[in-house]
Amino acid sequence: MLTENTIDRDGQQKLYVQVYGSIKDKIERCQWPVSAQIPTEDELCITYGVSKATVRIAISNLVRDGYLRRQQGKGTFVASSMPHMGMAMRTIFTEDMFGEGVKAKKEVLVKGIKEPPEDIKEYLKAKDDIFYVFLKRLVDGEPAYVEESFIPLQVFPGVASEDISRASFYDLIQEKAVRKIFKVVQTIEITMLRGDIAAVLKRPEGSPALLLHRLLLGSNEIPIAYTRLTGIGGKYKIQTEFERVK
Amino acid sequence: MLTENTIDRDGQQKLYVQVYGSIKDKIERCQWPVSAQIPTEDELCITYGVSKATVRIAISNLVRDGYLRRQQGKGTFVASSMPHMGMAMRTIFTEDMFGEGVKAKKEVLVKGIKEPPEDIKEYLKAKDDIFYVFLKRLVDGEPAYVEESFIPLQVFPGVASEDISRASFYDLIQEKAVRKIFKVVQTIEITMLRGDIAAVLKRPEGSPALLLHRLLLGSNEIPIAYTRLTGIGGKYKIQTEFERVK
DNA sequence: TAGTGGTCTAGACCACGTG
DNA sequence: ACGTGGTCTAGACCACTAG
Repeated sequence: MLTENTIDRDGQQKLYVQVYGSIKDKIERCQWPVSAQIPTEDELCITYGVSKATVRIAISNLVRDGYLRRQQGKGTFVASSMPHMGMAMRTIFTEDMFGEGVKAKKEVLVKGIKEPPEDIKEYLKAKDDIFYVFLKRLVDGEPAYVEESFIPLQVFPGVASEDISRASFYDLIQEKAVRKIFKVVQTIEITMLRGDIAAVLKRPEGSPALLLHRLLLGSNEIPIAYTRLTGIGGKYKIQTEFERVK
Repeated sequence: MLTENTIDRDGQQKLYVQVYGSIKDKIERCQWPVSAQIPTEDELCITYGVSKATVRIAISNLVRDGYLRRQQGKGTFVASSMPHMGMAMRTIFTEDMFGEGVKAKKEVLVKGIKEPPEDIKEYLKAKDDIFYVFLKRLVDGEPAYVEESFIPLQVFPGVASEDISRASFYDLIQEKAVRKIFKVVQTIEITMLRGDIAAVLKRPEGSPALLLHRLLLGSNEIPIAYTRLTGIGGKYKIQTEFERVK
């Protein structure tokens, strides 16, 4: 299909799908190079002979799929990187035990202001006080994993008076913190159990464990909080569901 | 805030945000119970005194956030389960090596029709032939992980003639298979290396490894393909990025 | 101040699911 | 045939960004 600005009105294809395809085509052929500004919405209306609402649906879908980036008052731009394995999906990351342990319980072990390790200080780019929570999660009475969270008081002044063992840290932040979460970067790897954590989990030091880092970021990539989760091998599993959103 | 159907037109709050909040409120107070049909879009227009476009933005956002479910020709319904850690985000799951190995290369070891293990047969619910691919990925010449994929010929008849080593399996399916991917369920855990895989990865049998299962589903939860990825501990990391989509 | 994307209206007609 | 959500129009005005 050639890149034409013609819209087939008698055809079966929806108008906004045709506009979507035409714009996507131009991007993929680099007719509109990366980070270039594309024509304004009003111009596109004239080009394709459709109304603004139609153009906006097409553009919204292109933004959702990672092809474009919108900036109010400035314009619409070709997004920097093509979404490789990227998908606009509703994501559910659950931390679930093997075998669906029912009597799961969180138990806070340490809580308060603490000077964090250097690497975490780096991640959080925070100069002021950082709140620290260290908790373990029990399943059927057996320790299953430990969770360490670091959150600058600046972004969540009231954190000290929250019941952390009940809600998930994510929900708590989303509901009560100053900043909202816009991005999550999560890394999973295998490590050897650190001595102090091994003791809490009642496992020999150095036995293999699942280590999950999670950095929560606000708009403009500003760090909000950091969570580190260590689960013992064999018993612990992380399940993530991605569901396409319309 | 009480559940009222009043919209503040002089206020700062956008109309569709107010409508969003009011509906969300009704759902959370179980005034509209789970799986109940909510008023039609036209009715909501009258209730709130706004236009259809405004109501549709509010409802679209509620669908995106997992509160509602739309069915053309039937109506709009309260979604069955509240999204706990669910977010409508653009998701990028990358399989990245520790240290960003540049000279990464995929190498296909086995390829063809194969009778799959019972558990995978179960997942795929497929009665006919299943295509099997077994490949290893090298980073800087060293084996880093192996990947086993199972895909029924029914959903991807042309799979045998594709260059699997180049593209990702996900992209290939999305582009050329009969069915499109609508949902991904992914599980990560620690296991001991199986003998045959240990040999390929040049590691002792039984050493700890990262095991990632990934089930790709189409619309109506129909299984499309199954991928299993085994990476060695210490060297291998899985990074996932979640970015909120507007 | 000019130009952009963002919101909103008051309609119209279409496509789909059910009786 | 009817009611539902889905698409589409041709405007208007607002909010943000930049010169």
